[in-house]
Amino acid sequence: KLPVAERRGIPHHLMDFLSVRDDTTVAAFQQMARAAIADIRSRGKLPILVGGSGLYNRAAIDVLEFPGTDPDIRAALEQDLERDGLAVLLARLRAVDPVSAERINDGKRVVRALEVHALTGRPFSSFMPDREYVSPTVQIGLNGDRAELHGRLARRVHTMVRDGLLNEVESLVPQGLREGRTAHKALGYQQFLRVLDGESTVAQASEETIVGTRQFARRQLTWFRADPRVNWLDWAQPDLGAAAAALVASAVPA
RNA sequence: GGCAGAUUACCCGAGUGGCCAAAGGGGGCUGACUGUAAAUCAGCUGGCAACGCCUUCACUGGUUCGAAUCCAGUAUCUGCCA
Repeated sequence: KLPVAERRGIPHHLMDFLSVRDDTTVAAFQQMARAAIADIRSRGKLPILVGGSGLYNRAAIDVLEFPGTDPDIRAALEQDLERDGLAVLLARLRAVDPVSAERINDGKRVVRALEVHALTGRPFSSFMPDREYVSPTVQIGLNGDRAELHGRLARRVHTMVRDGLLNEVESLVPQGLREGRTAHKALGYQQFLRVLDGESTVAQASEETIVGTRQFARRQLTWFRADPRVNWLDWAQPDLGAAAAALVASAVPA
């Protein structure tokens, strides 16, 4: 997170409004993000989304409809998965939704697809619309030399550790960090929680966080590279700010 | 100085005569992704003009139809004795 002091008075939305105990879902984020965007627009301002979560990003700006969820159905399916294995669940899915069964090879996704079918009576695949903007959006992706990226990520983690990541994690435990379903799996939290448990060391957790961050960065690249709407800029180019501003200006009516 | 052991692909680590370009893991690369997404999952990973060919298992030489695997010497590392 950008420190408040460096935000130059620009309001940042949807930050520091959840506790580590709370779970988040894309569907909830979608509502909150769109509400924030509408609010900013209503004041005649330009909303800027910053972040690297592909699905969350699309949920905010694309036509994405999330069929509901049911904790009981899901819990039952998760039990089935554990007991019967992926192949059996995939076979069950194939019977009701061959399209999804063909695409999915992942335990969590079969569970979700079966859940949606049980809940709505419709195949999960029928909820997949074409990609479409909710409103005109300029997407800008930053990329650069891979070796330098790796160096930067390592330095970033070392800085976080130096600035007290372990203490932060420790202070969040009493606030329910271990109870939530989402926050405790975040990069850094996940690894440093194990230090508190005596199962890891600061050095080891740092290294694992660096590796995890590197792998995450690669997945971000994979996600956004698949979206032809993304305009890629090299972070090293000298006129970076101007180039980004030009992209925005070309799409925003004067 | 003496004795014992180790040396495998980017890293760790199996493999002790043919089924070995060499298990497995890590890392890396590529991809997937619609209510856990900083999550979850899949494929590839010696080289190449690639259903085959070439170069690898510290180095040199030897045994054998055939060696990462056996023998000898050399180098480096480790343990015990001094």
